Amino acid sequence: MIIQQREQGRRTLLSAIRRIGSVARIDLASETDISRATVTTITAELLRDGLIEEIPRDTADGDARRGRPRVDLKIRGAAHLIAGAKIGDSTLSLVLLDFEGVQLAELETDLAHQVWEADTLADCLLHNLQQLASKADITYDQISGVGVGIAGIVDAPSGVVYWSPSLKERNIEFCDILKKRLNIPAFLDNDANLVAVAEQSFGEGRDVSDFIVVTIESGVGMGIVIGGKLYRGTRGCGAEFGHTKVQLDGALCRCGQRGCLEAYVADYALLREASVIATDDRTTRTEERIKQLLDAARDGDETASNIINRAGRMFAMGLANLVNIFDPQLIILAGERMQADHLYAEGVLESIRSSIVQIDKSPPEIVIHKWGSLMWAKGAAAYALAGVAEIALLDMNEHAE
Amino acid sequence: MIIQQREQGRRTLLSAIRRIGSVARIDLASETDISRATVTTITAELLRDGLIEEIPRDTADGDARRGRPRVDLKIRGAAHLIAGAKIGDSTLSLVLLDFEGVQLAELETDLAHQVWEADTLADCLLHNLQQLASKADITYDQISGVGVGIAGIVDAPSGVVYWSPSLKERNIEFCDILKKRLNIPAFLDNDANLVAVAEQSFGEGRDVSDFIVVTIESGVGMGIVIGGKLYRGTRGCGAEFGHTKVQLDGALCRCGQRGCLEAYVADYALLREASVIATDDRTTRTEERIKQLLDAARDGDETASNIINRAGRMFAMGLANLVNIFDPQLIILAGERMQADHLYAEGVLESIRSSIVQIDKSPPEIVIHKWGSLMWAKGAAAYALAGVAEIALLDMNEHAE
DNA sequence: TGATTTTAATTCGAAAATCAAATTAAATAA
DNA sequence: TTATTTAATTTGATTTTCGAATTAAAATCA
Repeated sequence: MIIQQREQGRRTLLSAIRRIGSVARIDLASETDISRATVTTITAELLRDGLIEEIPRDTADGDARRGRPRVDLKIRGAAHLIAGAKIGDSTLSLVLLDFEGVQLAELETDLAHQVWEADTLADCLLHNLQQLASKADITYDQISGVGVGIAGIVDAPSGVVYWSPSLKERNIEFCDILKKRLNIPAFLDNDANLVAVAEQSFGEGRDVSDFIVVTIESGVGMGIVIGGKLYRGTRGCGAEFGHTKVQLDGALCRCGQRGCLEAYVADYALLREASVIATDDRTTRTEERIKQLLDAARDGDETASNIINRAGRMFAMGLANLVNIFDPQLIILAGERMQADHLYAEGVLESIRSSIVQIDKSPPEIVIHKWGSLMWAKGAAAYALAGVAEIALLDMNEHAE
Repeated sequence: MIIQQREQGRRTLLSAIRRIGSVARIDLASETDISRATVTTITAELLRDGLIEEIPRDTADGDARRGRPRVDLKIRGAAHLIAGAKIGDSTLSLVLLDFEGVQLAELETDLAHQVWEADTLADCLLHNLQQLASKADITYDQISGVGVGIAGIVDAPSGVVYWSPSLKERNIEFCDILKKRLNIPAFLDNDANLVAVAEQSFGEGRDVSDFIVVTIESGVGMGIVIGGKLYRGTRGCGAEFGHTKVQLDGALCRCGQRGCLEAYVADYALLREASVIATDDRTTRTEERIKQLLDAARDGDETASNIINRAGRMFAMGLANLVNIFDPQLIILAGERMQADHLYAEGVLESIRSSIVQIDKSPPEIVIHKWGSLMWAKGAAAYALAGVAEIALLDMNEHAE
């Protein structure tokens, strides 16, 4: 019942160590404004519980300073194993990280279905997590927690999936199902949010407190980080960038509404228009058709250029609106597919800059960050990692001696 | 140098008392999870410093409970006097509040200019604050702080006005100028942000942690509250709802860009279109012309209806985008002018609801909150009030005995 | 090589803050 | 008037943090 005040200090120090990477006690003290005495006390507890470890002095260092040498502390990777999963259209991506965030194993498999019963999907996930474990030479029950990213509308705090292209039913308490089936702590969120977590943990957002991540996959997703925290909206359906309207009574979107950004920039939107071009062969598969369209545009085909350009301008408009509303420090355009290249072209970025409210201060930075499909899974793992760290800290209150 | 931990408790209790209004110590304890012993200790300090006061038992109460009666605590209004000012196009609105938020006096005067030198404006403000003081039978130096709201792009933390329709120059450190000239703590912010503060303190946002306020004056403004805190963006130019784009290469806006929401819904935008109607008399003044346009639309004039309807649909589109991005609990459409009525019509609200991402959960509430011009000033005062309370709490650390 | 200097980390005693339990205060009910 | 009930305060113990003193571990100097 007693509120452990010590908890505060432990949290501050553990996250400072994670943020800095490897740091001596005396620097921790100045960094966190906690006295050296208390830093010693608290880090001793964290060491005892195995959450951090001392780094053996680097003998061959040239720093030749007088006095007692600093002893660096870092997160102890072996403290916990964390898995992350991204449930995609047709593939399942998995990674295994240690408590330090180091990747120990990865796994990518084709999925049997695109749309699943919740229970079956949980079974599939369990099976592949076990595969992942054996690939990393550990047993499944050594995994302390798993993060799962799924497309759709997810209320992370309650673990409810209101809708997902991967699930047959709506309004599923999918996180509960996962926890029961997987038998370990599970953390579920929208996949775009997890990209934001990935960028915050491993990517471009490491030292930025307010940023926005935009992802382009089959749809357009967004994650918002405000004050160093993921902002999820109150019902779990915020950050629906792809369904912001860029044209009154505009093009028809998959969601049934008109004028959504997605209805101008997504694959299916481009192909809908491409179908009027004579050379477009509607029997080839999506990716190939997109490639042909882009090639045609690059080769100067007017109609193709027109299609691509409009997509770019719509995208720029939507993004400029985000800037005008949020005024973030940084915008990360993240993606794994080359298809998004035309949206990340310099002309588009310039168009964004010219559409935001102008003041005598440099505009937000826009960076393009390309990565493979595993980044989604790594974001999921990073999300779980935070959850597991939280559990570990709370545990320390219980068995304090 | 010692970090006073007590400060945390004082802050928690003071804000709990402010939030609840009048509350017994035992309820404070359960509300804040601070023990009864500590509540007694801390409230004794707050009483000693005059920030709160005990409410004399209501003798004629029918609550006839056994036992020692509760003694309610409340904020002590007399602790501080706070002024708030809104610098408008042509008028200056001032209010004087006590520390409890009770209004003691108000003042509204015509301004000599629309566009000012910063120093002259500060002089004008000083003069009128002195008038306000005398109106309330107090001396100017009894005022503990003043909040000032100004239209334009303001970076509140630094006190810099990047641009304002009320100031001749750009990039003015206006808050510093105010502090020096007024000789009391001054707090400056964008006027739309202060409406958000007003709603949070006195209005519809009192018990809501995530909401958006949209205001329509001559331009379109917005304030964002996330997690109970005003979100200002990183450079101070976020929340520029009026300059979000609703049409690619659309109507020309005052800001020089095209397709801004403001260019469709502001007075000048409506009149630009109205000028093509035969009956429109361009020599009459703005307000009268707007009224005639709205009347014509109501009487079935097709062109007039068309103008008004488009404005409403654009407004709905912009607002739906806000919902899709933020997913707030509540949207407050705030305004003092009847002119905005057509934008707050049921048809427009319905259009918003149908343009947001649909899930099996009720959509965010939209409320319309009309108020007089003083609400702006009250918001400014509420902002200053928080600042003064903060100063008072920090002071307690200094002269602790 | 051994003493000195320098810097980091730890230990120790004091001060501060919080809490549970005991006590006191102030009312109603019997 | 006395017992009962509930709120608020006081008390003593515990926890937590800190500054200062001490110890530890290195480089430098004599």
